[in-house]
Amino acid sequence: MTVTLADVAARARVSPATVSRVLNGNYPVAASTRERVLRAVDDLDYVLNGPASSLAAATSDLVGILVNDIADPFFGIMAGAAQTQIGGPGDGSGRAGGEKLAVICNTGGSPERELTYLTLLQRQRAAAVVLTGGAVENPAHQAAMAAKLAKLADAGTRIVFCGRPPLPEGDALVAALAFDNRGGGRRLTEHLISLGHRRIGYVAGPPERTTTRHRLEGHREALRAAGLDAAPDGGAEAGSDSGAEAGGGAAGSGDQDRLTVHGPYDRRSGYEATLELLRRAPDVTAIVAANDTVALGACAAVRDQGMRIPQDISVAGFDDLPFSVDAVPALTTVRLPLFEAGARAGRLAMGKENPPPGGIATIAAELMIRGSTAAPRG
Amino acid sequence: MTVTLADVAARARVSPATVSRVLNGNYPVAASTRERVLRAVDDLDYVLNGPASSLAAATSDLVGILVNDIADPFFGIMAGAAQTQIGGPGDGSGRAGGEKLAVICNTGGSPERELTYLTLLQRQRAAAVVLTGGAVENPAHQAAMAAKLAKLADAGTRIVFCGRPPLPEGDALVAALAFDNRGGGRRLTEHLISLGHRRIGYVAGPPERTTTRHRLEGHREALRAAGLDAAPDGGAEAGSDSGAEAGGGAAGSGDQDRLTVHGPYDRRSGYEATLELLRRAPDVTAIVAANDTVALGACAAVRDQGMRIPQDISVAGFDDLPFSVDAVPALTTVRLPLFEAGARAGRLAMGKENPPPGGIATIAAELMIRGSTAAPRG
DNA sequence: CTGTTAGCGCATTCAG
DNA sequence: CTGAATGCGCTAACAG
Repeated sequence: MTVTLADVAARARVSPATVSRVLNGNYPVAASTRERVLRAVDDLDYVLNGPASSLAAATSDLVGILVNDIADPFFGIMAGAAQTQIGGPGDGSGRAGGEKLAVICNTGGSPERELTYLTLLQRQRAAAVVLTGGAVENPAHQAAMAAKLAKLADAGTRIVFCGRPPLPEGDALVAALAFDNRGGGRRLTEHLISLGHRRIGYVAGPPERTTTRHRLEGHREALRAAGLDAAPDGGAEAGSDSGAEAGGGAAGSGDQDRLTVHGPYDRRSGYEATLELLRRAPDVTAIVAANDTVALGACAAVRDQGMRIPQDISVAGFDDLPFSVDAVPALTTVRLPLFEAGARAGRLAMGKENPPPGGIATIAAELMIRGSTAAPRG
Repeated sequence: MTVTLADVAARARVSPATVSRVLNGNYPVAASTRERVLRAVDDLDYVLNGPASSLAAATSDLVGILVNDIADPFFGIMAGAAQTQIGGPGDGSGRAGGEKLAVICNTGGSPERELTYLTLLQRQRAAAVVLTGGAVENPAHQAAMAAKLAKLADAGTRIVFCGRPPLPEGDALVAALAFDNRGGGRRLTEHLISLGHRRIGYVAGPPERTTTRHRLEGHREALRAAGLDAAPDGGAEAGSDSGAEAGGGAAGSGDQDRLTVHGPYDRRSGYEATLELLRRAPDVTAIVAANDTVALGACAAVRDQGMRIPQDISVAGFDDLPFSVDAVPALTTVRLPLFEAGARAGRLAMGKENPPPGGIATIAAELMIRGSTAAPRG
């Protein structure tokens, strides 16, 4: 019923081995023979059997791209960019040549699912795996990840991190593209301070995430450098509506804890966390959000409280997603070159580009000053 | 070096077949035996060889989800939702049980890449394929797609459409979830007309796309019903900056053509097409955009021209993406239940849900009236 | 309920 | 440059 390589061989009057050779193109074959074989392939409408091929070759043409939340353009942009480098432009025939199958796996931010997908990819003998976005900083999970990745690398799977710092015990087997979240966070807060803000609220992402921690650390570095981390009062711990907890970051003084609310990286969380923040500290003049999506929620909350942006309160985001420039007022944020980073990760996964020296490259984050931040009143 | 099923069998003192049976769980096995096997699996840290398994079983656990643009939340939400139904929640062990590998393939809206991905999926003997979003209405491509899908279905791959109408010559082999784009478009324009608008511009998506055509048809239906499709002048054909062409829709009168500008489904296109529209017809009092992303660009253009929304011009979108409610003013749009549709498509792909009667279900679109539309001045 | 036996379709040694 | 033979690791009949 289904046409096999042998059928093609018969029709082209060559051996199966020869057909295999022209299809894989990594072996000398006479031009005339190749011609004949390709014609037979088209005539018969032959499609290679991937599993059989992978079984024999002990490797597949699958490349996995893990993301935390594919509904978030932050990940969509990186994943899409990576795919452009992996899937190949196609030859316009739809016949599928040597290109790999770049597939996106949505972990939903769950450590378990992350591990499960890695196992699934290991099972498929994936050629490479790209891990995007922040990692969960849980010792048990980190150990499990390290073990799993080691096994994958061992089986010949190339490992690339994109927008994620390398594992603490990370070996040189992986290439890592890390965003300068700390530097970006610092410069953003420095900008607010230079504008004259002294009480700055922070709507952070979920705890136990590298991205969350680094951005928050940058924020606090800036505060400390400006001498704004003193604790006028001994603010008590408190949780936001979304079940988050006050930041327990290394640098947090009591007051800073009070000015920090954690929550998921989504709009709703930004909204609720901001209300909580305004309740706790009605005198904040600026709010820094974990990312642009959260910032949008923060803006809505600020407005619903009857305050104007930036006249009454400045709001800033992070990432510079496409919609951020269209917010009203346009969002001050930190631009991350998501597309470029994703594309580079894709190339690294394909072995089309050499890993950075030391295996890790830091991607610069650029401050984008726009209308949502201004000097405080008075 | 790499541990195989036979190794597990030896350690568990059973036959390879038995191990296979407990792993696949679709065959009776004594509890004690299963226990022993599972322990051996864990002890040996065994991971099934996917290709070998797929080869022997003549089917894989891969499910492909095709999207036009994964950086667009419209697709991200559907794809993510589908994956929740396919990937399985995991058993918390990261061991990967019977779950499928749901993978997202980003076609970038290119017909060639769509076909290529389908071939790649066919090569992998995918268990199912979910095609999301609008289709390209090009006869040659449609024929190629029909042929390819027929072959896939023939090989046992389940085909599901999500947010895309079934192919003209579509057989009953596929289940289709189609959005009511036409009805949504009609109600949206009816809403504007009821507000008193008479000159309504339309920033359409790319031509040759079902989604584009259906939404535009709905728009024109509403105009016609209100007697607004007359052609006061014989507007000449004209293209937008983004290389788009004036709508050649079936119902387009000369004037309507002049009030319609096509372009890609992105923010920039919305911006430029709107400028073009305002140049062509400075007297429009409302602009309907192909989707929310385009609407955001339209809003920016309107503002950059010194006009206010909705006082000077009303703007409406389509899809009701998460950010739309946060636009200022909040965007009037048509809500599509993207998550629910994606999840249902995922279930259909898994065979966990029965196909709708006739194989095709229409998903209702709900008008969301918000601040960006109001009665025209005067 | 469990073991035995055959391939699944292809990539690769080796010869020629 | 090409053909013949071998086995990748697993599942699916069959028996028992």
